[in-house]
Amino acid sequence: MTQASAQDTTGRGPAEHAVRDQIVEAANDCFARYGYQKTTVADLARAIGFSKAYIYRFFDSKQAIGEAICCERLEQLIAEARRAMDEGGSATDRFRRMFRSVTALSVALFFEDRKIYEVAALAAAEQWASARDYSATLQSIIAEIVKDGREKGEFERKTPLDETCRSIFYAMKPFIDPLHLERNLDLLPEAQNEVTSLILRSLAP
Amino acid sequence: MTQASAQDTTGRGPAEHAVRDQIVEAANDCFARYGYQKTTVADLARAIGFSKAYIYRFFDSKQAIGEAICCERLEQLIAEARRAMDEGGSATDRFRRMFRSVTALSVALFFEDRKIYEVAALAAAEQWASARDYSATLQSIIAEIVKDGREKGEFERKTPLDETCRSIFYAMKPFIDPLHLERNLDLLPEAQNEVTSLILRSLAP
DNA sequence: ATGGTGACCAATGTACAATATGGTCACTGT
DNA sequence: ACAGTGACCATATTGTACATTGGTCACCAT
Repeated sequence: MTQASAQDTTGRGPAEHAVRDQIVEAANDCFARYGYQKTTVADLARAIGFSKAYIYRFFDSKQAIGEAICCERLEQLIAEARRAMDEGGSATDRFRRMFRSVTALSVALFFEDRKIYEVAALAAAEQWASARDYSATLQSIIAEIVKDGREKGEFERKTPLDETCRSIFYAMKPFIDPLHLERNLDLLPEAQNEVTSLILRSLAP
Repeated sequence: MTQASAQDTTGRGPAEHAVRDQIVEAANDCFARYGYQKTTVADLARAIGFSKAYIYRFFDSKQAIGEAICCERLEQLIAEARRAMDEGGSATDRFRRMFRSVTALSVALFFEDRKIYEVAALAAAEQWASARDYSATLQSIIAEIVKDGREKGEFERKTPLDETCRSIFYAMKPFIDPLHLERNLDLLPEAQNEVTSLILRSLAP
């Protein structure tokens, strides 16, 4: 009975394996330095001292490797956002913190690790699984906050929960989707604050 | 005393001139058939039977011609949206109609005249004057509706008018900005309706 | 089974010369 | 002053021969 997690998108072969980690590490380095397009699978192979073919024992494709490092970063980002959010008291406050930190962290990635940001943008543009997961996670975080706010009586309760969450997500999109965000950098931070307020007004009981 | 309209972005030379119109007409044809990039200024010249140099008596650049035809379409689109909107009664209704028709017309352009849509997308991506005008006009339409709704007591009056309008505009962006819209086609029409409702909830008194 | 590879293929990308394109200007005719 | 143009230039853009790249497979070693 092999334990195969459902929809193991990042590759084949054993999920826990030293070489797998080496590949991811090398990919992090190379992608950050030369960009996703310009690093070849052969580069990664050379970096870890194995043959190119061996890499394909662990990953389905180069994109799968991209997904892996993309996932990693996005999960980090979400973890940090969660931390920021958990310092808030009211649901309103938690929403503000969550939204602000997600964009702030994305912008930071954009300026400090642009090559990696580009991988995320690519993932968003081509709808990689990592990007969909990211969206899904964000939506579930929104759901958490909205539920919390509703229970506390801070937010209205008439609109169906899932509709509320989806529409909030869409309204946030210009500031959380990498593709859109990089076109809206000049609007920050005012525009984001204003949209935040709009969303919160829409949640008022 | 020559009457020079402030910031005549579409070109030099006389604004009213038969040849100017011919150029625009030819550009409409060629851009729609072959696309903006693939039609050359020489093509346009040939189409109207004049030399290439003469075209530059009327337009500053090829882009200026693109702007002209882009403006034309966007103005048509706005005119139609206004018509749809004016069939509405309440401010809420007017907003709904306005928003829905703007995206519907944009989507129609996308499917029926894709090459022209691409010009609009290019204008948006490169922030041409025509794109900025379009945004500005939309925002002023939003302002009209919000003012109307406030006077009628349909909408809240606490939030500063310009902030309200800007934030509504940002929330609408995924469905009105050509660049974003074409990535969100699969979400229509539900997502748009949900965002519409969110915006209207945010406007509730 | 697990660990590992070189040789191979179709497709994509690169380098660079040849060509086409956006844009200007001095010029002619009225 | 208005109507119109051919010749010209610097910068794209294209065509194309060539090299890389993503990905597979049969195969060897343990």
